[in-house]
Formats: sequence, structure tokens, C-alpha cells
Amino acid sequence: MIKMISRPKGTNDLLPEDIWRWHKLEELIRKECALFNFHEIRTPVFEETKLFQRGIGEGTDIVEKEMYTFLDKAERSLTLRPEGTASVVRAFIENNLQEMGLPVKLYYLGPMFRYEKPQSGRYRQFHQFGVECFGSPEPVLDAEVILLASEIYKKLGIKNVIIKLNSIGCQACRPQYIAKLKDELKKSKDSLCEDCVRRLDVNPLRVLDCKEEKCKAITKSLPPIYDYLCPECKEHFNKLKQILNLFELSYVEEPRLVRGLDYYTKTVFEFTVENLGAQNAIGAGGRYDKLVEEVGGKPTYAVGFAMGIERSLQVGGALWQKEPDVDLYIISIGDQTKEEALRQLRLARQKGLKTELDTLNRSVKAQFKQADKLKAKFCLILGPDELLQGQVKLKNMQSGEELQLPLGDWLGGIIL
RNA sequence: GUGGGCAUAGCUCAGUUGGUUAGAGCGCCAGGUUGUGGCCCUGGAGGCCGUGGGUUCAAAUCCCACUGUUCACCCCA
Repeated sequence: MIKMISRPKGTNDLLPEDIWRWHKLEELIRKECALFNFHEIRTPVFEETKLFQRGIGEGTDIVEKEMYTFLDKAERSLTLRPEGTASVVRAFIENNLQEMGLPVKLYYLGPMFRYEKPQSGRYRQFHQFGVECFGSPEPVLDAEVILLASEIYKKLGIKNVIIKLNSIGCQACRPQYIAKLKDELKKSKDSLCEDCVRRLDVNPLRVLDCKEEKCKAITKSLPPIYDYLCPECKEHFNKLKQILNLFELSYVEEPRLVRGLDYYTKTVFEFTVENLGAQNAIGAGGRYDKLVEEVGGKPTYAVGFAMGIERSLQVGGALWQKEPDVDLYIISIGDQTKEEALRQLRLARQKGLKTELDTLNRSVKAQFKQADKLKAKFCLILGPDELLQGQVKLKNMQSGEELQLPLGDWLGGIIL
């Protein structure tokens, strides 16, 4: 016996018993995107490593320790995409998509890869749905992204989604806040947790959302970033809130919400649920007005969002009902009915009925059992005696009712 | 990367102070009904007890390592 090879750590096989949930979710996403006039884009699952280094930021955890990077045969450094935005931005620039006419509204759906230690709701290959809008500085576009996401969560049946909202300013105002933050935090450096001391240098904003009580106590007294926003950022944030109110979306302002990726400017937001353990964010996004430039394009306003498929399915998919596998199961009794069974099988499928029959030469009883297991709504029964008279039986599996009908005219008995 | 839990049939899990042939429920297959599902009854298949070492007369059981998995931290969707 050859040694069994199992799937790589942190990956999953999506089996038939679950995949229908994915199909349902994907269908729902595509419909909603069409309603909002977003267009699908598919980019490669791997890119030049530089793209992510530049796009996501050298200092981020993703780039520093979570990328699947490899050399191809020509010694090019390539990386399996750890997120979608950088690739879409690259494609936007490379294909001159601004020629579609601004704003350009795109969405993507597919696997992402991060070398992390797996845990609940976190895998090395996971899936994201995301949208990216290019070309408008207006908060109405931020609002549209948030609205699209909320609509999808609602239609997935996910209850109690909390929208957390913040603005982290722009290049004009954020540095001043960070400077202030550093100053204040340094004063009480000794009381901060180990991680926060490190954050002080790497990304001071993150100290704000530390879960340690002692750090919370310190940051509690610090001024919120809102006080430091420039007039433009302030106005943007206030307008966005007005529009969300108009859409009747309830959100929670989170002055401490910051995001891990370097590219965000102004708006940041996060969708969370409670019953998901530590990985409670099912989606997140924000505005990134500088990223297109940083990746090598013309200055272009942009705002986007990404949703974790696995996590969303974990919360939303549990209550969904599966569609039955087949409408009709054809049961044949005795060898002399097998040929006719095949003819009827073909006919039924041509008429659009999901149809199955026994291919293991099993007993009549076993055939019925199989029909039952597949939740067939009807069974077409071909018995030698009836067949001689040109008749078949049609059994309604739910009521148990059985009709005898002419061989050429049983389809009329099917009511789905 | 750091720390804890777990690993026995396809699935969920029992397995006594270490003691002969390792069990149950569910699922799967067949029969009870020479042509009728769900309920019930009977039978059957299916295990190198995660892998490798060690302790012992004897290991699923004790010890170590590795791998996998799971939960949390870091971080993130």
C-alpha cells in the first residue's frame, strides 16, 4: 500500500455535501453586484512579488511573514495572492480601465493564500469576494460599497451584523495624529503591554485597538483621531455618515478602528458578528486614494471592500435548505425493462427533469431506497407486465400515490 | 512565530488499576417482502488504535519526539 498523501495544512476539500452553499452564495453575490452595476474581473492567482510588497506595504505582517513566495524556472519571484486589491489595482492600470469611463466598479471572487497558522475561520487557502471602485473622491461611493456589502449579508440571512466605521485621515492630517499619539504613549511606555511597545514603532495606530486592559486604560484618555482630521477628511467622514443614515444603515463609530493594511486613507470600516469566536470580522474595507499611484498608475481615487467567504458561510449558511438532487428516479423491474428505462431517462432529461436511475443492477427495493435517499419527488416504475400494455406507473414519493399512465404520456403526471 | 487541548471504523464517540479475539450509535451493503421508499427486525462489510521510538513479561492505555488537527495570542477576511 502506498503511503497516503493528505491535503496541505490549512487547506480544505469542498465536498458535494457543502458545495451547494458556495454556489448559492456566489449566485447571490453576482446578482447583487449586477444590481449595483459592478463588473467582474478575474486576475491571476499569482503575481510578481513586488506588487504585494509595494501595494500592501513592507511593514505589514502579510508581507513580512505570510506570503507564499516562490521562484519560477526563470528565477522570477512570484507570490500567491494574499488579498485581492493589489492585483485589481495592477489590472486597472495595466489595462487602462479608466477608459471604461469613471467610476470603474469591479468585483472579484476567488481563492487567496496566506501562510498562517490555521485556526477557526482562518485557513491558508481561503476565499474572498471583494469590490473595488476607482475614480471618485465622493463619499457616496464609499457608501455604495458599504451598502452593497450590507445587502449581501442581509440576503445571506446573517443577523446582527455590526458595521464599525472610522476615518483614519489622509497624508495631510494623519502624521500629526500619529506624532501626538507617539508622544503621549511614550510617556507611559512602561505600562504598555509587550506588543504595544513594539507597535509604538511599527504602527502606533494599532495600540488603539489592543485588547489588553492596561493598554485600553492608557489609550482611553487620548484624543480620538477625529479631532485631528483635516477639514477635507472631516467633511468626507460627515457626508458619508449622512448618506448611510439616508440608506437607513445603522453603524457604530469606532474611533479606535484602524486597519492592518498600509494603503487605507480616510474611510475604514469593518463588518463583525458575535458568534464566530476570535475571527469575528466577516468583511472589511476602506478608501485607498494613494494606492494606484504607489503601484505605478496615475493618481486615482479608490474605495473597496473584501468579504471572507468561509466566515460568512459559517454564520449565514447553516440554516439554508438544500434543493433535492433529483426530480425523478426511474425504477426498472427485470432485465427486459432496462432498455426502455434508458429511453425514458433520456427523454426525461431532455424535458428538463433532473433524473437518475440505478446503474448497479440492484433490487427494486434498493432502487426505491436510493430514490428516497436522493429525495426524488417522483418515481417512474417500469414493470414488465404494464410495459406489455404500453403502460407505466408514476409514484408521487411524498404522498405515496401511484398512477398508471401510457408510456408515451407520463410526463403530464409530473407536478414539481 | 508563541502557548494550551485532542488524535480509536466513513462520522460521533466508549474502552476499567497496562492483561488474550478493540466496542456502540449513526451511515453503508444485503435479507425479512419472487414488483415498492420512509418505521421496525436480522445479518454483513469496514480498524497497523495518527507516525516513529522508548518503558514493560505484556501498551489503544505510561513516557518522548514528529505529524496532523483544534482553540487562543500575534495578525487578519
